[in-house]
Amino acid sequence: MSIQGIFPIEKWDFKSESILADLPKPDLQLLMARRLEQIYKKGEIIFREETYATGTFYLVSGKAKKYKVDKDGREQIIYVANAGELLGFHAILSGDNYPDSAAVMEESLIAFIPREDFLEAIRQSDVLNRRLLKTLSHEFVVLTNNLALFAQRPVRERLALQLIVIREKYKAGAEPGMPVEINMSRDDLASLVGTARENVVRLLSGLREEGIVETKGRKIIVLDLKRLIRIANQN
Amino acid sequence: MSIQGIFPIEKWDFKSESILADLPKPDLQLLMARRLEQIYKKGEIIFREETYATGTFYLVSGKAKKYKVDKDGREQIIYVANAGELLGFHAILSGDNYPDSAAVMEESLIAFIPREDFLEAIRQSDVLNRRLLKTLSHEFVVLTNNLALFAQRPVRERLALQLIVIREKYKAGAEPGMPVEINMSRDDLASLVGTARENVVRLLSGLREEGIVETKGRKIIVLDLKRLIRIANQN
DNA sequence: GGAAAAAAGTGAAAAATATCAATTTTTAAA
DNA sequence: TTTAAAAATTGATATTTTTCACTTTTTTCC
Repeated sequence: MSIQGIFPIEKWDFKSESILADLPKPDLQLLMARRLEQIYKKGEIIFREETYATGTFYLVSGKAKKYKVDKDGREQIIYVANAGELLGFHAILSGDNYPDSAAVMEESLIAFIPREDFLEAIRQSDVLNRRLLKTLSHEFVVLTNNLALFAQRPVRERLALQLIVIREKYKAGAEPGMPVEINMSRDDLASLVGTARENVVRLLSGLREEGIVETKGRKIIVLDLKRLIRIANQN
Repeated sequence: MSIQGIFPIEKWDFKSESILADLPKPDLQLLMARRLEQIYKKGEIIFREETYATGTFYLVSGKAKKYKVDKDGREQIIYVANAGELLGFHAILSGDNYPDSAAVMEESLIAFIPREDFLEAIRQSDVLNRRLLKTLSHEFVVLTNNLALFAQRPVRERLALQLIVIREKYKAGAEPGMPVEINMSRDDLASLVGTARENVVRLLSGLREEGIVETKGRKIIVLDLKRLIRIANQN
């Protein structure tokens, strides 16, 4: 089941095309010359909120979450990044420290690009410049939508919406023809939706009883995307 | 009472320095050549969500709110813009339609800059380019903080925080030495905080009884900024 | 300055969400 | 495999927030 034409995914997810995809050779060369590739194990932290932004991270493969932890230790996931995405570059551009933390959700390969190389590449590359402007302005749109969502919509609606969005990210890794399995802990799902874990569990049970999703252990399979979209209030 | 050193306003408010301030003469000329200045009366709409982005709007004087209206007609204010700020340029950069609506909160003077002029100015001006990258990436930081705020913090905390932020915006227009009067309808305050109007009213009464704020009709004066900051959980 | 309209404020009740204290199931490690 | 640890689930209860119906106050505009 595809989402084309029945759900406005672009309103809710950052553009998945990488900022770096098909960058002119010399520009990419410059950017990648001194990169450092490393494997991160599930759960490992990539960078921590409030620390100095030493560089940006290119997610070659795997999945990572960007999140904030509040004073009470509650975690809020801002967004889940997939292979091909660039992490931690906002701080470099704005001159702030990292505004959020990032951690790997499954084993991932990540290339570190030093701050100076990134800044130099921007100076050199018009294409990269335009890409960044486009990416950032689109992110603004997505964040704006999410802000209104969190501020005003009930948890059930938010859960439905995030299931739709997150499912797209797990699609990438799935066998074609096989159902998409969302493999995310209830805790992560809860902090993505902005609620308590118990609440997510209960709402999922409800969706299961209605035949909208199926669960296999922690894995979630969406059986009826259209009804999920209706719950998300997106038609 | 100033906020310097006791509250991290930059985490919660878009940088107030204008994107256009001190732009090199030729760049500014290009941008402003075909501008159209108009006075908007209180409550007038500047642009509407989902419509084609014909240009960007420079707020010469006054105040405007950017907001979204959801399916149930509930309004969520994303942010309040002050004199000197540029509105509606994200859509032009991202290629989307306007992601939100904008309306004037008090009589304002606004210069309309056509889409093509804005795009041309970006092509020509490196300074404008850098400014936009910096502004957008900082906006990301602010939105991210707000997202976590809305998703996880109780209404009282959010109200305290928004009072602090919004007070800074009303400072600009206030007589030096005089207390800052926040002049915002309870409805707007509620949709800024993401709650029902009645809730705002009740919480304000509470703050009044504790001697933290004073109200004069609709106007709100902060008497004890430090305690407000403590409630906002920012120390 | 006074009447009408709009906005602000109050109280009670309903609904949504969070919290706490378990129990059961799943996963991972020896 | 077995078993210990971690994660998921459930139920009961407390807390927060919303909604509705209404009154009072403030603002607007003749």
